Amino acid sequence: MQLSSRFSISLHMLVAMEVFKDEKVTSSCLANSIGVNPVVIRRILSQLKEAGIVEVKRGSGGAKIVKPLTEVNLLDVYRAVEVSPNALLFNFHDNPNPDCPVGKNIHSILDHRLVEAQNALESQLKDQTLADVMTEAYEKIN
Amino acid sequence: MQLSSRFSISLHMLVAMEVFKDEKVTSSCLANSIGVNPVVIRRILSQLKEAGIVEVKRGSGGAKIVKPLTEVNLLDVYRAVEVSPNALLFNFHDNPNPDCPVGKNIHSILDHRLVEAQNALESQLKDQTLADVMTEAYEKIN
DNA sequence: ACTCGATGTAACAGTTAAAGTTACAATTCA
DNA sequence: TGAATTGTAACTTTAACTGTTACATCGAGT
Repeated sequence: MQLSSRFSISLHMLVAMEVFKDEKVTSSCLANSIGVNPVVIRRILSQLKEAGIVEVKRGSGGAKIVKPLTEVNLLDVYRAVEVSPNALLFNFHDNPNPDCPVGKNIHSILDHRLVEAQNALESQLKDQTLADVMTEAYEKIN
Repeated sequence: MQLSSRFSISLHMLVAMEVFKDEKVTSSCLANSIGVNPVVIRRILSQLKEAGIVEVKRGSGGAKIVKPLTEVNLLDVYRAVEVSPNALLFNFHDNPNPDCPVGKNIHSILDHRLVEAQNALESQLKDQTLADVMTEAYEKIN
């Protein structure tokens, strides 16, 4: 099972917002670059806004990044749109049998292991900032 | 978005198979400990069997682990039931616009970053073996 | 004040994958 | 042979993502 495409879409959005920061970046223009419906873009913009990463102007339109690129890492984006803080990456079966010695203890045996794996993923995301991504983006684009 | 519960179910199954290895461990008895339908168990057993981790006896019934516990790590299990080798954890949007400078380059900018994050998760899983899990399981159960 | 272009969101449909369930042929062994 | 079990197909249910339409609301310029 795969995670959603919201994370890659978000990063694409942020790169485009930065590359085209001197123009008005609307949800339609992002949708055009990304190849999805503008409403999908607006929904994700709303999550990134919630996280304090972007600002969207109503009426006249346009979205832009409002935090310094060095201060936004990929974990911030991931948490805004994919797995929120305190949420678990791995689903755990709901009804282990408390009358079975294994069922009774399975959470205490596994929970921390699943969390550690999740932490490994998240730490790696935390080490990459939007500034890093933009540096590479400008190299590739030019 | 969360991954499926197949991973936690698989680990629960393997712990139970080991704890009850002197008895006949059928899909119904696993289903009873885990709290899911026996067919769900058989489907997962079939994936673990495919991966060479377990053997299931037809007719008379019963499943058991066939590899040394020190030689099965959590990544083996994860790959058997959740994200197969070569598959990507993060979904990537299908149609970035090749006529947009960002859309044209987004894969080369992001792909390796997503893979690195996935690798971090998988490396961490690789460091834990079933033997480790069983050591803790016996501690907790007794 | 009006209008135009854009956002925010609700509502619903389509799609996909997981998980539940039933059913039954095939298998093993007493 | 018969009972228990596996393997698997088929279908249903559920949940989440994604696509789409629609429309109220907003902001800025005329």
